[in-house]
Amino acid sequence: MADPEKRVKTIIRKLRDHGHKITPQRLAIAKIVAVSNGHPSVEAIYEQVRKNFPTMSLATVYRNIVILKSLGEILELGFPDGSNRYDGNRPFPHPHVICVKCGKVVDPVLDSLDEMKKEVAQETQFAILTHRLDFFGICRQCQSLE
Amino acid sequence: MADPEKRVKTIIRKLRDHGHKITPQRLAIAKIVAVSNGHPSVEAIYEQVRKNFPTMSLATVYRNIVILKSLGEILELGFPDGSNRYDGNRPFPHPHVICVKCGKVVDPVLDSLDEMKKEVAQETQFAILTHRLDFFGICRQCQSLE
DNA sequence: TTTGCTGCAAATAGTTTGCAGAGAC
DNA sequence: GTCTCTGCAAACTATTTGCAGCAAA
Repeated sequence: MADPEKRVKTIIRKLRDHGHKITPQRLAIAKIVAVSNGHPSVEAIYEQVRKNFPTMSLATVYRNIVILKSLGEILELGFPDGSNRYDGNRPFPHPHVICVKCGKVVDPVLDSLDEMKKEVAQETQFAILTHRLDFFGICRQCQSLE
Repeated sequence: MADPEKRVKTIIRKLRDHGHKITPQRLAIAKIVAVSNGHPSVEAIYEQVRKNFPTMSLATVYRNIVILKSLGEILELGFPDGSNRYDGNRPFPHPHVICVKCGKVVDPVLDSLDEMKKEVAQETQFAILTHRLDFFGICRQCQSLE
């Protein structure tokens, strides 16, 4: 995992550079997504920030996520069931392994993906811009609970 | 692409076997997703069926999609922007290449995916159940229009 | 004849937006 | 002091559900 401290600084700088003010709420959100422990959902971010800002509104979380996405500082993982999870620690496309029991999200190392991208570009004649790769399964802990 | 005729028959049989009645509307929907030309959205299926059934309701499309999903006869491709596309021709996980300009969806051939699955299972200790792989880019036609 | 199916309209859930006051710079 | 941000509530959109009549088997 990238150093969360550095990630926060990078995000703050990017925000400033683009004329966004650094409000306490925004800073709190930035800090949470920079760690991105467990790839939190909007709801999870909201609950987390509310510990320090009880009046925080969900709308504020959404608005800041929109900004962070537009700056490329957060990766949105939308799932077909409507749930969204966020990764502000590694805000670039990378594979995920998701436990369908407990919702845990793990980042595997997969070098062969770049090669695959080239293959696909060659075969389909598309100019590939980005990608999304998720594996769904059951994590070690949940397996032993069965 | 699998033979759409066969796919329709398979779907009809599966529906019957599970006690679902074969209504004209249901049959029409089955036929459309069995071809799945271009991986249609709910809206696209709706528009298509309405040509022959002008009183058709969107709710009916949704209800039948739910059934087809539960029978494993249709693959749902949900995207973060909220759009859903369906593939009733190859209703099992397979990679997709999506044009971000025109929305076209192509199925590339990618043998190396199975190998990758094993690698991930080994590395993360997850029992992998399924996966999802999408490449986003610009198709040949849209490239030449720029 | 018996169920399940359809169309309609209302309900729902997640996300976005308008507005007025608060706050960063 | 200016201009963006926030909190609230209302609006929106895609999907789901309750209900009464209709139709497949």
